[in-house]
Amino acid sequence: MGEAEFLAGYDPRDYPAVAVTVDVVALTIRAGGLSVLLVERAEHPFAGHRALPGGFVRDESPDAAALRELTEETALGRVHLEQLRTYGEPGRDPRMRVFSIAYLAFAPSLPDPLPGGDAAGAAWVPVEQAAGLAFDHDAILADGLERARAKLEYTPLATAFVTDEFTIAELRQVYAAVWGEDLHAGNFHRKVLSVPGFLESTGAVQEKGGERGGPRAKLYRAGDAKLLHPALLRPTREDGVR
Amino acid sequence: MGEAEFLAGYDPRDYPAVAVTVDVVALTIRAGGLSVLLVERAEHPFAGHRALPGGFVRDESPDAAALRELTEETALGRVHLEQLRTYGEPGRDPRMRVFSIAYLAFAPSLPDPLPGGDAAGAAWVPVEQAAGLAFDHDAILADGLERARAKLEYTPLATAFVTDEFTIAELRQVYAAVWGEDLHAGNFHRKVLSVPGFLESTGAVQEKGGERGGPRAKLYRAGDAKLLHPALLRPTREDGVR
DNA sequence: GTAATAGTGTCTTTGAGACAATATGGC
DNA sequence: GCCATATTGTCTCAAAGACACTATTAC
Repeated sequence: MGEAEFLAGYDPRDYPAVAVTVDVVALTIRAGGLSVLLVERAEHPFAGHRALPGGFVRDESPDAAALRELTEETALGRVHLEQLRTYGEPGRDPRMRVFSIAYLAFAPSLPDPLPGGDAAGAAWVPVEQAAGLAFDHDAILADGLERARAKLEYTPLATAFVTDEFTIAELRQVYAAVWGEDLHAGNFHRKVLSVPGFLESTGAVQEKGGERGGPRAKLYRAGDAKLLHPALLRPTREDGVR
Repeated sequence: MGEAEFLAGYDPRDYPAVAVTVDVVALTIRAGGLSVLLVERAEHPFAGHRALPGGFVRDESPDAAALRELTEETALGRVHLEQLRTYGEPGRDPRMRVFSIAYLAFAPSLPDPLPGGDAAGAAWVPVEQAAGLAFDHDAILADGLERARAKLEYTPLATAFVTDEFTIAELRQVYAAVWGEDLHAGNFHRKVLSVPGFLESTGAVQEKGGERGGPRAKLYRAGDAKLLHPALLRPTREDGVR
Protein backbone atom coordinates (compact mmCIF):
# COMPACT_ATOMS: atom_id res chain seq x y z
CA MET A 1 0.00 0.00 0.00
CA GLY A 2 1.46 3.33 -0.99
CA GLU A 3 1.16 6.43 1.04
CA ALA A 4 -1.53 7.89 -1.22
CA GLU A 5 -3.89 4.96 -0.76
CA PHE A 6 -3.10 4.88 2.93
CA LEU A 7 -4.16 8.46 3.34
CA ALA A 8 -7.30 7.95 1.22
CA GLY A 9 -8.45 5.10 3.45
CA TYR A 10 -7.77 6.99 6.61
CA ASP A 11 -10.77 8.23 8.56
CA PRO A 12 -9.91 10.54 11.42
CA ARG A 13 -13.33 9.84 12.92
CA ASP A 14 -12.15 6.35 13.77
CA TYR A 15 -10.35 7.86 16.72
CA PRO A 16 -11.90 8.95 20.03
CA ALA A 17 -12.62 12.66 20.08
CA VAL A 18 -10.19 14.83 21.95
CA ALA A 19 -9.71 18.56 22.07
CA VAL A 20 -6.56 20.63 22.36
CA THR A 21 -6.57 24.05 23.95
CA VAL A 22 -4.05 26.65 25.00
CA ASP A 23 -4.06 28.40 28.36
CA VAL A 24 -1.84 31.37 29.03
CA VAL A 25 -0.19 32.45 32.27
CA ALA A 26 0.35 36.11 31.42
CA LEU A 27 2.42 38.00 33.97
CA THR A 28 3.19 41.66 34.43
CA ILE A 29 4.36 43.96 37.20
CA ARG A 30 1.70 46.27 38.56
CA ALA A 31 2.12 48.62 41.51
CA GLY A 32 5.33 46.82 42.40
CA GLY A 33 3.65 43.42 42.57
CA LEU A 34 3.49 40.48 40.21
CA SER A 35 0.07 40.12 38.59
CA VAL A 36 -1.55 37.53 36.35
CA LEU A 37 -4.24 38.01 33.71
CA LEU A 38 -7.48 36.21 34.60
CA VAL A 39 -10.89 36.02 32.96
CA GLU A 40 -14.25 35.20 34.47
CA ARG A 41 -15.85 32.23 32.79
CA ALA A 42 -19.31 32.91 31.39
CA GLU A 43 -20.08 29.33 30.38
CA HIS A 44 -20.13 25.87 31.85
CA PRO A 45 -18.15 24.24 33.15
CA PHE A 46 -16.93 26.42 36.02
CA ALA A 47 -19.23 29.30 35.03
CA GLY A 48 -18.53 32.25 37.27
CA HIS A 49 -15.11 31.03 38.26
CA ARG A 50 -11.95 32.82 37.35
CA ALA A 51 -9.62 31.10 34.92
CA LEU A 52 -6.54 31.61 32.83
CA PRO A 53 -7.31 33.03 29.38
CA GLY A 54 -7.33 30.35 26.74
CA GLY A 55 -9.29 28.51 24.10
CA PHE A 56 -9.24 25.89 21.40
CA VAL A 57 -6.34 25.62 19.00
CA ARG A 58 -7.65 26.27 15.48
CA ASP A 59 -5.88 25.72 12.20
CA GLU A 60 -2.77 27.40 13.50
CA SER A 61 0.32 26.58 15.49
CA PRO A 62 -0.06 26.38 19.26
CA ASP A 63 2.19 29.42 19.57
CA ALA A 64 -0.13 31.38 17.31
CA ALA A 65 -3.18 30.21 19.25
CA ALA A 66 -1.67 31.41 22.51
CA LEU A 67 -0.86 34.82 21.05
CA ARG A 68 -4.36 35.10 19.59
CA GLU A 69 -6.05 34.27 22.88
CA LEU A 70 -3.88 36.75 24.67
CA THR A 71 -4.57 39.63 22.30
CA GLU A 72 -8.30 38.84 22.38
CA GLU A 73 -8.28 39.61 26.08
CA THR A 74 -6.01 42.60 26.32
CA ALA A 75 -4.12 44.94 24.07
CA LEU A 76 -0.51 44.01 24.59
CA GLY A 77 2.46 45.57 22.93
CA ARG A 78 5.75 43.71 22.96
CA VAL A 79 5.26 40.40 24.73
CA HIS A 80 7.48 37.41 25.41
CA LEU A 81 5.68 34.10 24.93
CA GLU A 82 7.01 30.61 25.58
CA GLN A 83 5.54 27.19 26.03
CA LEU A 84 5.26 26.00 29.62
CA ARG A 85 4.03 22.40 29.55
CA THR A 86 0.98 20.35 28.60
CA TYR A 87 -1.70 19.17 30.97
CA GLY A 88 -3.75 16.18 29.92
CA GLU A 89 -4.94 14.12 32.87
CA PRO A 90 -8.17 12.27 32.06
CA GLY A 91 -11.03 14.07 33.77
CA ARG A 92 -9.41 17.49 34.04
CA ASP A 93 -12.31 18.81 31.93
CA PRO A 94 -15.76 17.24 32.44
CA ARG A 95 -16.84 17.76 28.83
CA MET A 96 -14.39 15.52 27.05
CA ARG A 97 -10.74 14.67 26.92
CA VAL A 98 -8.99 18.01 26.76
CA PHE A 99 -5.26 18.54 26.49
CA SER A 100 -4.15 22.02 27.38
CA ILE A 101 -0.85 23.39 26.14
CA ALA A 102 0.03 26.01 28.72
CA TYR A 103 2.02 29.11 27.81
CA LEU A 104 3.91 31.65 29.83
CA ALA A 105 3.79 35.31 28.78
CA PHE A 106 5.72 38.30 30.14
CA ALA A 107 4.60 41.82 29.34
CA PRO A 108 5.73 45.30 30.40
CA SER A 109 3.62 47.00 33.00
CA LEU A 110 0.45 48.38 31.41
CA PRO A 111 -1.25 51.61 32.53
CA ASP A 112 -4.52 50.14 33.80
CA PRO A 113 -6.23 48.35 30.95
CA LEU A 114 -8.73 46.14 32.77
CA PRO A 115 -9.62 44.97 29.29
CA GLY A 116 -13.31 44.31 28.73
CA GLY A 117 -12.89 41.51 26.24
CA ASP A 118 -15.65 39.19 25.18
CA ALA A 119 -14.96 36.79 28.01
CA ALA A 120 -16.66 38.29 31.02
CA GLY A 121 -14.20 40.76 32.50
CA ALA A 122 -10.52 40.15 32.14
CA ALA A 123 -8.38 41.65 34.86
CA TRP A 124 -4.85 41.73 36.21
CA VAL A 125 -4.86 40.07 39.62
CA PRO A 126 -1.96 40.05 42.09
CA VAL A 127 -0.66 36.50 42.07
CA GLU A 128 -1.08 36.07 45.81
CA GLN A 129 -4.82 36.70 45.34
CA ALA A 130 -5.17 34.29 42.43
CA ALA A 131 -6.54 31.09 43.92
CA GLY A 132 -9.57 28.93 43.37
CA LEU A 133 -9.27 29.02 39.60
CA ALA A 134 -11.25 26.79 37.24
CA PHE A 135 -10.03 23.37 36.07
CA ASP A 136 -6.42 22.70 37.13
CA HIS A 137 -5.44 26.30 36.56
CA ASP A 138 -4.15 26.75 40.10
CA ALA A 139 -1.49 24.16 39.35
CA ILE A 140 -0.71 25.65 35.95
CA LEU A 141 -0.25 29.07 37.52
CA ALA A 142 2.04 27.64 40.18
CA ASP A 143 4.17 25.93 37.51
CA GLY A 144 4.28 29.15 35.52
CA LEU A 145 5.43 31.18 38.49
CA GLU A 146 8.18 28.73 39.31
CA ARG A 147 9.33 28.79 35.69
CA ALA A 148 9.36 32.58 35.69
CA ARG A 149 11.39 32.72 38.89
CA ALA A 150 13.93 30.28 37.51
CA LYS A 151 14.23 31.98 34.14
CA LEU A 152 15.09 35.32 35.69
CA GLU A 153 18.20 33.70 37.06
CA TYR A 154 19.91 32.69 33.87
CA THR A 155 18.17 34.61 31.07
CA PRO A 156 17.64 38.31 30.44
CA LEU A 157 13.86 37.86 30.56
CA ALA A 158 13.42 40.44 33.28
CA THR A 159 13.77 42.98 30.50
CA ALA A 160 10.47 41.68 29.06
CA PHE A 161 8.72 43.23 32.07
CA VAL A 162 10.01 46.76 31.55
CA THR A 163 9.73 49.36 28.83
CA ASP A 164 12.30 49.65 26.06
CA GLU A 165 14.46 52.02 28.07
CA PHE A 166 14.70 51.46 31.76
CA THR A 167 16.79 52.16 34.82
CA ILE A 168 18.63 49.57 36.84
CA ALA A 169 16.33 50.33 39.77
CA GLU A 170 13.31 49.39 37.62
CA LEU A 171 14.98 46.16 36.67
CA ARG A 172 15.73 45.46 40.30
CA GLN A 173 12.07 45.95 41.15
CA VAL A 174 11.17 43.30 38.58
CA TYR A 175 13.45 40.81 40.27
CA ALA A 176 12.13 41.79 43.68
CA ALA A 177 8.50 41.39 42.57
CA VAL A 178 8.99 38.01 40.89
CA TRP A 179 11.20 36.54 43.57
CA GLY A 180 9.30 38.16 46.41
CA GLU A 181 12.51 39.37 48.04
CA ASP A 182 14.27 42.70 48.20
CA LEU A 183 17.70 42.83 46.65
CA HIS A 184 20.64 44.90 47.75
CA ALA A 185 20.67 47.93 45.43
CA GLY A 186 24.43 48.42 45.28
CA ASN A 187 25.38 44.82 44.67
CA PHE A 188 22.58 44.35 42.13
CA HIS A 189 23.75 47.41 40.24
CA ARG A 190 27.30 46.20 39.93
CA LYS A 191 26.25 42.67 39.14
CA VAL A 192 23.91 43.34 36.22
CA LEU A 193 26.46 45.66 34.64
CA SER A 194 29.12 42.98 34.94
CA VAL A 195 27.17 40.41 32.92
CA PRO A 196 28.30 40.67 29.28
CA GLY A 197 25.45 41.52 26.92
CA PHE A 198 22.76 41.93 29.55
CA LEU A 199 22.43 45.72 29.48
CA GLU A 200 23.41 48.31 26.93
CA SER A 201 23.71 51.95 27.90
CA THR A 202 21.65 54.51 26.00
CA GLY A 203 23.84 57.35 27.22
CA ALA A 204 20.76 59.18 28.46
CA VAL A 205 19.49 59.71 31.99
CA GLN A 206 15.98 60.03 33.38
CA GLU A 207 14.20 63.36 33.02
CA LYS A 208 13.66 63.65 36.71
CA GLY A 209 15.08 62.08 39.83
CA GLY A 210 12.99 60.01 42.20
CA GLU A 211 9.75 61.29 43.67
CA ARG A 212 11.44 61.95 46.94
CA GLY A 213 14.68 63.17 45.44
CA GLY A 214 17.91 61.59 44.39
CA PRO A 215 20.13 61.66 41.33
CA ARG A 216 18.74 60.97 37.86
CA ALA A 217 19.42 57.36 36.94
CA LYS A 218 21.08 56.29 33.72
CA LEU A 219 18.92 54.57 31.14
CA TYR A 220 19.65 51.17 29.59
CA ARG A 221 18.30 48.92 26.87
CA ALA A 222 18.35 45.13 26.78
CA GLY A 223 21.60 43.81 25.30
CA ASP A 224 22.02 40.91 22.92
CA ALA A 225 22.77 38.17 25.45
CA LYS A 226 20.41 35.19 25.38
CA LEU A 227 21.82 33.68 28.54
CA LEU A 228 23.35 35.39 31.54
CA HIS A 229 26.93 34.47 32.39
CA PRO A 230 27.41 34.55 35.26
CA ALA A 231 23.82 34.01 36.30
CA LEU A 232 21.95 36.08 38.85
CA LEU A 233 21.17 33.51 41.49
CA ARG A 234 18.25 33.88 43.84
CA PRO A 235 19.16 34.70 47.43
CA THR A 236 19.97 31.33 48.95
CA ARG A 237 16.87 29.61 50.24
CA GLU A 238 18.00 27.16 52.91
CA ASP A 239 20.88 26.38 50.56
CA GLY A 240 20.76 22.78 49.54
CA VAL A 241 17.12 22.46 48.54
CA ARG A 242 16.44 18.85 49.24
CA MET B 1 -28.90 25.81 31.66
CA GLY B 2 -27.38 23.71 34.38
CA GLU B 3 -24.20 21.79 34.00
CA ALA B 4 -26.00 18.43 33.64
CA GLU B 5 -28.06 19.56 30.63
CA PHE B 6 -25.04 21.23 29.17
CA LEU B 7 -23.08 18.03 29.23
CA ALA B 8 -26.02 16.01 27.86
CA GLY B 9 -26.28 18.27 24.85
CA TYR B 10 -22.61 18.21 24.20
CA ASP B 11 -21.41 16.26 21.19
CA PRO B 12 -17.65 15.86 20.97
CA ARG B 13 -18.04 15.05 17.27
CA ASP B 14 -18.89 18.69 16.67
CA TYR B 15 -15.21 19.44 16.90
CA PRO B 16 -12.61 18.83 14.21
CA ALA B 17 -10.75 15.60 14.73
CA VAL B 18 -7.33 15.83 16.26
CA ALA B 19 -5.04 13.24 17.76
CA VAL B 20 -2.63 13.45 20.66
CA THR B 21 0.45 11.29 20.84
CA VAL B 22 3.52 10.99 22.99
CA ASP B 23 7.06 10.68 21.66
CA VAL B 24 9.94 9.78 23.91
CA VAL B 25 13.57 10.88 23.71
CA ALA B 26 15.11 8.05 25.76
CA LEU B 27 18.79 8.51 26.51
CA THR B 28 21.40 6.22 27.98
CA ILE B 29 25.17 5.93 28.05
CA ARG B 30 26.58 3.12 25.96
CA ALA B 31 30.25 2.47 25.36
CA GLY B 32 31.06 5.88 26.75
CA GLY B 33 28.77 7.67 24.33
CA LEU B 34 25.30 9.13 24.61
CA SER B 35 22.71 7.04 22.77
CA VAL B 36 19.02 7.47 21.99
CA LEU B 37 16.36 4.78 21.54
CA LEU B 38 14.97 4.71 17.99
CA VAL B 39 12.47 2.48 16.23
CA GLU B 40 12.07 1.75 12.57
CA ARG B 41 8.61 2.67 11.34
CA ALA B 42 6.74 -0.20 9.70
CA GLU B 43 3.76 1.85 8.53
CA HIS B 44 3.01 4.94 6.58
CA PRO B 45 3.74 7.72 6.87
CA PHE B 46 7.54 7.59 6.88
CA ALA B 47 7.58 3.80 6.57
CA GLY B 48 11.17 2.58 6.79
CA HIS B 49 12.40 5.72 8.47
CA ARG B 50 13.73 5.77 11.97
CA ALA B 51 11.70 7.61 14.59
CA LEU B 52 11.41 8.23 18.27
CA PRO B 53 9.28 5.62 20.05
CA GLY B 54 5.77 6.85 20.67
CA GLY B 55 2.08 6.40 20.04
CA PHE B 56 -1.40 7.62 20.79
CA VAL B 57 -2.41 8.63 24.26
CA ARG B 58 -5.21 6.32 25.41
CA ASP B 59 -7.46 6.69 28.44
CA GLU B 60 -4.49 7.48 30.63
CA SER B 61 -2.36 10.42 31.64
CA PRO B 62 0.30 11.57 29.18
CA ASP B 63 2.96 10.51 31.68
CA ALA B 64 1.51 7.01 31.78
CA ALA B 65 1.34 6.88 28.00
CA ALA B 66 5.02 7.79 27.71
CA LEU B 67 6.03 5.13 30.21
CA ARG B 68 3.88 2.54 28.44
CA GLU B 69 5.38 3.31 25.03
CA LEU B 70 8.85 3.11 26.47
CA THR B 71 8.37 -0.25 28.17
CA GLU B 72 6.73 -1.61 25.03
CA GLU B 73 10.00 -1.07 23.21
CA THR B 74 12.58 -2.09 25.74
CA ALA B 75 12.77 -3.57 29.21
CA LEU B 76 13.89 -0.71 31.37
CA GLY B 77 14.45 -0.82 35.08
CA ARG B 78 14.58 2.42 36.99
CA VAL B 79 13.96 5.26 34.59
CA HIS B 80 13.59 9.01 34.98
CA LEU B 81 10.81 10.47 32.84
CA GLU B 82 9.85 14.10 32.40
CA GLN B 83 7.83 16.11 29.95
CA LEU B 84 9.84 18.01 27.35
CA ARG B 85 7.41 20.09 25.32
CA THR B 86 4.52 19.74 22.88
CA TYR B 87 4.81 19.94 19.11
CA GLY B 88 1.67 20.79 17.19
CA GLU B 89 2.42 22.68 14.00
CA PRO B 90 -0.29 22.11 11.38
CA GLY B 91 1.06 19.69 8.80
CA ARG B 92 3.67 18.01 10.96
CA ASP B 93 1.79 14.71 10.34
CA PRO B 94 0.19 14.22 6.91
CA ARG B 95 -2.67 12.10 8.23
CA MET B 96 -4.43 14.62 10.43
CA ARG B 97 -3.78 17.24 13.02
CA VAL B 98 -1.50 15.54 15.51
CA PHE B 99 -0.18 17.09 18.68
CA SER B 100 2.77 15.25 20.13
CA ILE B 101 3.68 15.61 23.79
CA ALA B 102 7.40 14.87 23.86
CA TYR B 103 9.06 13.26 26.86
CA LEU B 104 12.64 12.95 27.97
CA ALA B 105 13.79 9.72 29.62
CA PHE B 106 17.11 8.85 31.28
CA ALA B 107 18.04 5.26 31.96
CA PRO B 108 21.13 3.49 33.31
CA SER B 109 23.35 1.84 30.75
CA LEU B 110 21.80 -1.44 29.65
CA PRO B 111 23.84 -4.53 28.73
CA ASP B 112 22.89 -4.75 25.06
CA PRO B 113 19.14 -5.20 24.78
CA LEU B 114 18.51 -4.24 21.15
CA PRO B 115 14.91 -4.92 22.04
CA GLY B 116 12.89 -6.64 19.34
CA GLY B 117 9.58 -5.00 20.17
CA ASP B 118 6.57 -5.00 17.92
CA ALA B 119 7.69 -1.90 16.10
CA ALA B 120 10.27 -3.07 13.62
CA GLY B 121 13.59 -3.15 15.42
CA ALA B 122 14.21 -0.78 18.27
CA ALA B 123 17.84 0.06 18.88
CA TRP B 124 20.09 2.37 20.84
CA VAL B 125 21.81 4.70 18.40
CA PRO B 126 24.66 7.09 19.24
CA VAL B 127 23.16 10.55 19.14
CA GLU B 128 25.64 11.82 16.61
CA GLN B 129 24.37 9.16 14.18
CA ALA B 130 20.71 9.94 14.80
CA ALA B 131 19.65 12.14 11.92
CA GLY B 132 17.03 11.98 9.21
CA LEU B 133 14.29 10.90 11.57
CA ALA B 134 10.59 10.81 10.67
CA PHE B 135 8.22 13.75 11.20
CA ASP B 136 9.87 16.56 13.17
CA HIS B 137 11.74 14.13 15.37
CA ASP B 138 15.14 15.60 14.52
CA ALA B 139 14.04 18.83 16.17
CA ILE B 140 12.50 17.02 19.13
CA LEU B 141 15.73 15.11 19.68
CA ALA B 142 17.76 18.31 19.52
CA ASP B 143 15.50 19.95 22.08
CA GLY B 144 15.76 16.90 24.32
CA LEU B 145 19.55 16.88 24.15
CA GLU B 146 19.74 20.54 25.05
CA ARG B 147 17.39 19.98 27.98
CA ALA B 148 19.47 17.03 29.19
CA ARG B 149 22.68 19.04 29.02
CA ALA B 150 21.16 21.89 30.97
CA LYS B 151 19.59 19.66 33.60
CA LEU B 152 22.90 18.01 34.45
CA GLU B 153 24.12 21.39 35.58
CA TYR B 154 21.67 22.10 38.34
CA THR B 155 19.99 18.78 39.17
CA PRO B 156 21.37 15.40 40.25
CA LEU B 157 19.94 13.74 37.13
CA ALA B 158 23.29 12.36 36.08
CA THR B 159 22.66 9.68 38.69
CA ALA B 160 19.73 8.45 36.57
CA PHE B 161 22.30 7.26 34.03
CA VAL B 162 24.26 5.04 36.40
CA THR B 163 23.48 2.00 38.51
CA ASP B 164 22.37 2.29 42.13
CA GLU B 165 25.94 2.24 43.40
CA PHE B 166 28.56 3.99 41.34
CA THR B 167 31.98 5.55 41.46
CA ILE B 168 32.76 9.19 40.95
CA ALA B 169 34.62 8.29 37.78
CA GLU B 170 31.46 6.68 36.37
CA LEU B 171 29.52 9.82 37.18
CA ARG B 172 32.17 11.92 35.51
CA GLN B 173 31.88 9.82 32.37
CA VAL B 174 28.15 10.58 32.30
CA TYR B 175 28.87 14.30 32.33
CA ALA B 176 31.57 13.89 29.72
CA ALA B 177 29.28 11.90 27.43
CA VAL B 178 26.31 14.25 27.69
CA TRP B 179 28.31 17.44 27.45
CA GLY B 180 30.74 16.06 24.90
CA GLU B 181 33.71 17.37 26.83
CA ASP B 182 36.25 15.78 29.12
CA LEU B 183 36.29 17.03 32.67
CA HIS B 184 39.26 17.35 34.97
CA ALA B 185 39.14 14.28 37.21
CA GLY B 186 40.57 15.84 40.34
CA ASN B 187 38.48 18.99 40.30
CA PHE B 188 35.33 17.06 39.41
CA HIS B 189 35.92 14.71 42.32
CA ARG B 190 36.22 17.49 44.85
CA LYS B 191 33.33 19.41 43.38
CA VAL B 192 30.67 16.72 43.42
CA LEU B 193 31.58 15.79 46.98
CA SER B 194 31.24 19.42 48.02
CA VAL B 195 27.64 19.72 46.86
CA PRO B 196 25.36 18.97 49.83
CA GLY B 197 23.04 16.04 49.25
CA PHE B 198 24.37 15.07 45.82
CA LEU B 199 26.29 11.93 46.77
CA GLU B 200 26.07 9.62 49.76
CA SER B 201 28.91 7.26 50.57
CA THR B 202 28.14 3.55 50.84
CA GLY B 203 31.37 2.90 52.71
CA ALA B 204 32.29 0.21 50.22
CA VAL B 205 34.86 0.20 47.46
CA GLN B 206 34.94 -1.48 44.07
CA GLU B 207 35.87 -5.16 43.90
CA LYS B 208 38.71 -4.48 41.54
CA GLY B 209 40.68 -1.51 40.40
CA GLY B 210 40.67 -0.30 36.82
CA GLU B 211 41.45 -2.60 33.92
CA ARG B 212 44.86 -1.12 33.58
CA GLY B 213 45.49 -0.72 37.26
CA GLY B 214 44.85 1.91 39.88
CA PRO B 215 43.32 2.03 43.33
CA ARG B 216 39.83 0.68 44.01
CA ALA B 217 37.35 3.57 43.92
CA LYS B 218 34.85 4.29 46.68
CA LEU B 219 31.19 3.64 45.91
CA TYR B 220 28.41 6.20 46.27
CA ARG B 221 24.63 6.37 46.05
CA ALA B 222 22.51 9.32 44.95
CA GLY B 223 21.75 11.63 47.88
CA ASP B 224 18.48 13.37 48.62
CA ALA B 225 19.17 16.71 46.94
CA LYS B 226 16.69 17.74 44.25
CA LEU B 227 18.78 20.68 43.11
CA LEU B 228 22.55 21.13 43.11
CA HIS B 229 23.91 24.06 45.10
CA PRO B 230 26.30 25.17 43.91
CA ALA B 231 25.58 23.95 40.40
CA LEU B 232 28.06 22.13 38.17
CA LEU B 233 28.42 24.55 35.33
CA ARG B 234 29.44 23.41 31.88
CA PRO B 235 32.94 24.40 30.82
CA THR B 236 32.54 27.95 29.54
CA ARG B 237 31.55 28.01 25.92
CA GLU B 238 32.66 31.34 24.49
CA ASP B 239 31.38 32.80 27.76
CA GLY B 240 28.58 35.18 27.09
CA VAL B 241 26.44 33.08 24.80
CA ARG B 242 24.81 35.68 22.62
C1' DG C 1 58.56 -2.83 37.93
C1' DT C 2 55.44 0.03 35.02
C1' DA C 3 51.59 2.51 34.05
C1' DA C 4 47.14 4.10 34.96
C1' DT C 5 43.95 5.82 38.04
C1' DA C 6 41.75 7.56 42.82
C1' DG C 7 42.05 10.97 45.68
C1' DT C 8 44.23 15.19 47.94
C1' DG C 9 46.90 19.72 48.30
C1' DT C 10 47.83 24.22 46.87
C1' DC C 11 47.49 28.42 44.51
C1' DT C 12 45.18 31.94 41.61
C1' DT C 13 41.32 34.23 39.89
C1' DT C 14 36.57 35.34 39.85
C1' DG C 15 32.36 36.42 41.78
C1' DA C 16 28.85 37.05 45.62
C1' DG C 17 27.54 39.64 49.44
C1' DA C 18 28.11 42.76 53.47
C1' DC C 19 28.86 47.28 54.33
C1' DA C 20 30.41 51.96 53.75
C1' DA C 21 31.04 56.25 51.32
C1' DT C 22 29.99 59.80 48.01
C1' DA C 23 27.14 62.52 45.01
C1' DT C 24 22.70 64.23 43.27
C1' DG C 25 18.33 66.43 43.20
C1' DG C 26 13.10 66.80 44.76
C1' DC C 27 10.82 68.88 48.26
C1' DG D 1 18.56 71.99 54.56
C1' DC D 2 16.92 67.25 54.59
C1' DC D 3 16.63 62.93 52.95
C1' DA D 4 16.04 59.26 49.64
C1' DT D 5 18.34 57.34 46.00
C1' DA D 6 22.15 56.27 42.28
C1' DT D 7 26.53 54.82 41.95
C1' DT D 8 31.10 53.43 43.38
C1' DG D 9 34.62 51.52 46.75
C1' DT D 10 36.41 48.11 49.87
C1' DC D 11 36.74 43.92 52.15
C1' DT D 12 35.79 39.01 53.03
C1' DC D 13 34.54 34.52 51.82
C1' DA D 14 33.22 30.84 48.59
C1' DA D 15 34.04 28.50 44.58
C1' DA D 16 36.13 27.31 39.90
C1' DG D 17 40.01 25.78 37.60
C1' DA D 18 44.98 24.87 36.76
C1' DC D 19 48.44 22.08 38.26
C1' DA D 20 51.09 19.06 41.14
C1' DC D 21 51.55 15.20 44.15
C1' DT D 22 50.79 10.73 46.61
C1' DA D 23 48.93 6.23 47.06
C1' DT D 24 47.15 2.04 45.12
C1' DT D 25 46.64 -1.87 42.13
C1' DA D 26 46.37 -4.67 37.40
C1' DC D 27 49.40 -6.50 34.50
